[in-house]
Amino acid sequence: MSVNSSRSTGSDSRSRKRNSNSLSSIPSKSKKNQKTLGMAWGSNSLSSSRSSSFRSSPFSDFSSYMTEKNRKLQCQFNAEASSSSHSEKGIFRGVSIFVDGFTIPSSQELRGYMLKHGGRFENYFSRHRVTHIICSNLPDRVPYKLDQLANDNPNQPKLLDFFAPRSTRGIKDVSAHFAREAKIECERSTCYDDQLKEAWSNDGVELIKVTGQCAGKSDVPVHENIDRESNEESSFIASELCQVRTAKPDYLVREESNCRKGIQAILQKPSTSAGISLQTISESSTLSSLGPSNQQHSTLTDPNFVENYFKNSRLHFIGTWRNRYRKRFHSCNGLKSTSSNIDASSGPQTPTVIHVDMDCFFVSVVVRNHLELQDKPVAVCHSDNPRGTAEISSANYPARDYGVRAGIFVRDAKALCPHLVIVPYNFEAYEEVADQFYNILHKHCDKVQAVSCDEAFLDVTDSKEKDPELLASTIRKEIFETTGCSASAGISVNLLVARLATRAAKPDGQCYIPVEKVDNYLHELPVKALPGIGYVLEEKLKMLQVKTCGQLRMISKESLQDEFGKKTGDMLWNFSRGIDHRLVGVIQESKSIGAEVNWGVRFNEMKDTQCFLISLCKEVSLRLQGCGFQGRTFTVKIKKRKKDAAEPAKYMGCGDCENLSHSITVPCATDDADVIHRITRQLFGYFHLDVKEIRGVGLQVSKLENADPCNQGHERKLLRSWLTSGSARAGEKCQVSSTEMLKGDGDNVEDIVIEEMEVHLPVQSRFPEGKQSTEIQMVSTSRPQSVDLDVPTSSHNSVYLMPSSLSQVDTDVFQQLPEELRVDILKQLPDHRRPECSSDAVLEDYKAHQSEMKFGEVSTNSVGSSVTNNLWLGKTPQWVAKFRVSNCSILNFLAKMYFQSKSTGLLSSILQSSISDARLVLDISKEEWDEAICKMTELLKQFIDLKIQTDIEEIYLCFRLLKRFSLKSNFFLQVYDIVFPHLQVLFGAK
DNA sequence: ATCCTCCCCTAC
DNA sequence: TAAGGTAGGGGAGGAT
Ligand SMILES: Nc1ccn([C@H]2C[C@H](O)[C@@H](COP(=O)(O)OP(=O)(O)OP(=O)(O)O)O2)c(=O)n1
Ligand SMILES: [Mg+2]
Ligand SMILES: [Mg+2]
Repeated sequence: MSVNSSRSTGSDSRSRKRNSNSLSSIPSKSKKNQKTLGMAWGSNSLSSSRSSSFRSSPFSDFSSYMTEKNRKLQCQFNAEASSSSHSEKGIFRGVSIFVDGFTIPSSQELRGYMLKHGGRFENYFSRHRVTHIICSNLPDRVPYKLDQLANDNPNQPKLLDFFAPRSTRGIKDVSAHFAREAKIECERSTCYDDQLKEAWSNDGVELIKVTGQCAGKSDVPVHENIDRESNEESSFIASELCQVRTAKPDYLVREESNCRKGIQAILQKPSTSAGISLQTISESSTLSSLGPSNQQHSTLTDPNFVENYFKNSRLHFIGTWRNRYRKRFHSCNGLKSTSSNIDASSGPQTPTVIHVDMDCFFVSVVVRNHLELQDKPVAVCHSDNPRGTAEISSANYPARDYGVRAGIFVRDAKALCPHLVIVPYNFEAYEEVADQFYNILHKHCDKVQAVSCDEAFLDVTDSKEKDPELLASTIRKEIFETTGCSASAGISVNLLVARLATRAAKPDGQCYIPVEKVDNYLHELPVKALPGIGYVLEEKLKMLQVKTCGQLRMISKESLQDEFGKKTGDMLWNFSRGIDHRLVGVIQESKSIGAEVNWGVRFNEMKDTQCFLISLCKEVSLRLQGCGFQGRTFTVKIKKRKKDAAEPAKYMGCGDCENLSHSITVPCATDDADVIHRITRQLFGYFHLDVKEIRGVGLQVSKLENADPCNQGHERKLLRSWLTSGSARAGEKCQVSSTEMLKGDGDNVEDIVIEEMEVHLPVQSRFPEGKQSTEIQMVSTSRPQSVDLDVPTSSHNSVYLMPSSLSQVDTDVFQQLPEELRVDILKQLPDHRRPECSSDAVLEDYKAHQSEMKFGEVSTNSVGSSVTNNLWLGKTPQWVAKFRVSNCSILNFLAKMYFQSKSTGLLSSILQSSISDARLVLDISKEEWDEAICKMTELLKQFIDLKIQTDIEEIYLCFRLLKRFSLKSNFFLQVYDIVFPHLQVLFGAK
């Protein structure tokens, strides 16, 4: 292949600026073989100017390197320890800890404690130096069993033996274990919660609860021996507590003081009698009051589900990383973007882009402290259950040789590779490495485009360093030295090819694809390898007999655009040729902020959803506030179990779902959790779902505005200016389509025409329970061809157009009847029952036909109320359009009637006489005018008060109405000033 | 043409 | 047991 791909950072043959070390160059290794540590070090030391103490002599083998490294780390530790004040007693004197894997507090914090209180901290395990191992999980297949549990297998050495002098150990060749850094014999894997359980329930081991109360609660931890009687349950509780204790994910709180919540088990070497304070976790302690709960992971059982879930979600971690980066590297990026590289100053320079990506990021970060795992297949996962459905987050390259990939179930991974070692997540460490990674990138380049926590583009077109390959290897070396994790780099003329080059370079390599080789490189490349082509596009292309980029090039741009749409077609055409016009640039402002949960979501009743929705709204509100944004458009997304979907394959997963969404746009941006909750509740109602079917819920906010404090006063102005602005868009107008059900000339009962109009969704879904609506009859003296409703489709149900003689039919009942039955009913009704008939007469007539109509009983109240409360607008109408409309929309409706001068109803007469134009026209008195204003204001207040409880959208409609009126008069501006306090409550405006 | 809503797709 | 999120791009179809 014509691609220049150099696998080792040191193998670059170009002259080196910084260091012409005398070391012989390291031979490149084949992609399949993992580099050895010695080699990694050797290539590292090549150009390192910092690690001067080691530069002179590369280490012949791993152990001498480790010895030296440990010595150096200890020197650093001692230096720090002696420089830090010793005002505190050395309570950790004699204690030397090794932190294994993810812990709370983090290993760095524990290091701090040790430093401060006279203890020692070991970066690498040594049974000679380490007195305490601190870990969340005991490794699986530790070749030692705890004393009390050893009965079942007398041949297995006891855990105590692990620390005991070699002579007392009842196992041969134990030294082999320690030769491998005393790491676990990894026959299977290293992450077993139940092993931890066993360990904790055992009294040969002491547990330390690092309570770390913040400032307030004092108690110095108490030391006891663990209760011999303590059973598995209590230790299990402890383990649960460990999980739920911290409020935020630790990668979010690492900057907070070192007083922190969270407990941690410390596995103590029993022979050591350190002056260390321990607290027993026993049944008698408060912990047991929690009781054993075996279902901490569904929305039904855990009131803190959202919080706990996000704390443990890897996808949440990588999904939210971008916003944390925005904050941390706020000012680190140079000026805007890169259009500068096409300006005249530097001439028509070919752009150069470097793409850097950490190798198997999550695995590398955990494995760097377990070097003996380096060449073993390792994956990061929550669970090691060989039948489990936990997902693999990242797999190292040896594991990938077995087919283990990110995203597959752990059971499949174990089937592919039974020896796969599973290591737990360490989000804090990922965060830290990502920071170091970006610090290095920003140091070497001022045009950095962050892609993710382990990946970025650099525009090095104008870089001082003229050799991009050398720059890339310098950066990679520095990344490895700083983080202990390797990165790969791709170098080419644009983002697309640079990214492809990185893939070719992995692992731990770099690859330059010069512009003239792009064509050739892409020709055989499968289309799926192009970023932007995923599963669906790949399948669609497969149908067109396209598998490689070369084949994709055979299709004309026009055909691609026809098939996939304009932009997607362009993308396919360009990418298959290695063309990419995107520029390296800083991340733009966010356009939306949201949170969703599609795992463990189970509800039985409506009330089960309340707490969950509130948590979600709070979460979103906090994120908005955290970014300094407020939003106007709110979208609720629901995953609803598909009709015949089987149980999800994944434990607590969402399975096969329909995705539904609804949105509302409000006039005033908000970040207030309460307001968002009201909006969300309303949106939630739109779906009108059986909550048992819900498998996922999300809330997204868009139309973001800056939440500057100075905007608060502005808000009112905005609203007011919105109200007064002349460029009003008409309110949501609903063109009504009609479906003829019966034909006729309108005079004969036999020929009655009933038209069902505008039915996009079943009525049920339009009117979720509790939504306030009123039946409306819109009357006219001639038969309308269509009815315009100034009401959004979500605020009214089907419209029935009928002769006024039928106007008493209860539409809600009516529309549930089968069509033939409706026809029958209508045929049997007397014709032309005039609305000017008394309600009694109407009722009588109605009752007379009731049995034939086969309706349920209709009470006097029902019919009476229908006459008196509904807006009975016509005098002698012949045609009635009937439908239900949510209350506030009635105002809107009336407005229309008013402007069309078709209404003589009571409310509209108030409106009429209330409008100043009208006052002039009607020449009403000042008193009448004031009274009308009062009435109108009352009315609006009522609506608004009502809606504050339930219906945000309706308020918005009020505003649209107001706005439209305000075009005609200033009356509603006055009203606006009066009702503004209500709006403050509603929209959280200041 | 340009916007909006309700989706789907993609990447990490 | 297990933690299937997040945000941007874009298309279809309808309203303006
Ligand atoms: N489906 C996925 C994809 C990624 N990640 C996480 C774990 C990865 O370590 C990290 C970075 O993603 P990459 O695509 O860069 O994958 P790796 O860094 O693991 O491997 P590679 O060497 O291919 O970059 O994001 C994840 O949890 N789930
Ligand atoms: Mg990576
Ligand atoms: Mg990556």
